[in-house]
Amino acid sequence: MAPGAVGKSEAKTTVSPAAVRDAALTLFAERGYHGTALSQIAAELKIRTPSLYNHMRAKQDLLRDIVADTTEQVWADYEEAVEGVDDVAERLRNATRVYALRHATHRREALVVNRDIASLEEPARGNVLELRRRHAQAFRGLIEEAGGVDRESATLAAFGILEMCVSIARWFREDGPLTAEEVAAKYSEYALRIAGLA
Amino acid sequence: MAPGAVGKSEAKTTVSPAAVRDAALTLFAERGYHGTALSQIAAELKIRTPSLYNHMRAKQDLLRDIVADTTEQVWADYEEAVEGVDDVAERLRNATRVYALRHATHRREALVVNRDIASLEEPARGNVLELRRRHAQAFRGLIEEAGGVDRESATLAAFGILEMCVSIARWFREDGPLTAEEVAAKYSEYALRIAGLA
DNA sequence: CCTACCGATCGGTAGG
DNA sequence: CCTACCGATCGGTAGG
Repeated sequence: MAPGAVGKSEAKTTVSPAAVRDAALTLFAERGYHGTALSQIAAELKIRTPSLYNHMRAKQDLLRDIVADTTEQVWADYEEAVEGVDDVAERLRNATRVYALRHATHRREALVVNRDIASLEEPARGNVLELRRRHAQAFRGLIEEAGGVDRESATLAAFGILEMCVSIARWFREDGPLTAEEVAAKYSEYALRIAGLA
Repeated sequence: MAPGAVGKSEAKTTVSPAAVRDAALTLFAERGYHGTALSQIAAELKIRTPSLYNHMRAKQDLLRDIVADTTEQVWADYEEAVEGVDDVAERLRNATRVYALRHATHRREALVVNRDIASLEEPARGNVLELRRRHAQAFRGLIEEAGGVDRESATLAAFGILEMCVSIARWFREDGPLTAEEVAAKYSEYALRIAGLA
């Protein structure tokens, strides 16, 4: 490499794997996985489509990483939220609060997870569904244990609470009248009411 | 037409516009609009792709009809549910009940409306969003009028209630432990709790 | 209802 | 990071 021979080799690395993933996240959230072309992701980053392959392996991998990471973080949030909390109503409040909070602070991720799971190939899809099932079961367990509603209703209440939180990703705005924390506090209060504890 | 000359002309009309729409509805609900190819709809009906055009004009028209009709029916449900009901809590209960009920009895339509609205072209998209906004505003109005929560929370509660109902389309099973009517009754009870009326 | 076919675009590769 | 290019598939049309 002769010094100063080619100026081109110096102005590089404007794009990174993280930047590709972020652009994909924005577009998948807006138009869905199948509604987004790699050419659109490339255009967002101001490069040509084939150049994307310096930062990723396949379009499907982008979806898999987004969905798998998000689902794992949701479960980690849950475990941390209930850890060491004795009162079961308080565990339910905390678990709902962090779930609601994540849907306000990570709107794009939530939209993709809830919209494009069908576009995810196996085995990733199975793994994600299993982890989601575990999360929903944990909620149902909390509601049952709290004893505010009968056993049949606990499943119904769990779904209602979880999906109500998911919906936050659809309407929450950072510049809106309420902060993410305020919305999360309200919704965890709604959760207690649905579970017959308030 | 000589009698008995060609047997072919008798065994026709197995496929109709309604059949095409129904097949599209099932596949759009499963894989999304962009995730569904016309060739898959044709295969479902056991015909070739070009034959679809005897029963429709374009793929986009299938989506528009499904989404527009469903949204109009949701609004009609709402108007009928509150008509002539004096007590505002009872209006909220009825409005929630019919909304929840529709999401249990018309799962495919609900999934498509809530997932593929971004794939809908103008002006249909704008019309649908306007009607949905009117429906959400009406709910917020009921909650405000009922006076169980402060004005700020009414918007939050309205979103929570509506999206909780929408979620029914994602988990309800006809052969499950509860009927559509039972689920709708439960969820309209949750709505009153969220609105601070129970 | 079909076969034959259209231009456009898709995700991805070769080879620098 | 690019140009050039690949086979496959898309929605849709022509013409019976």
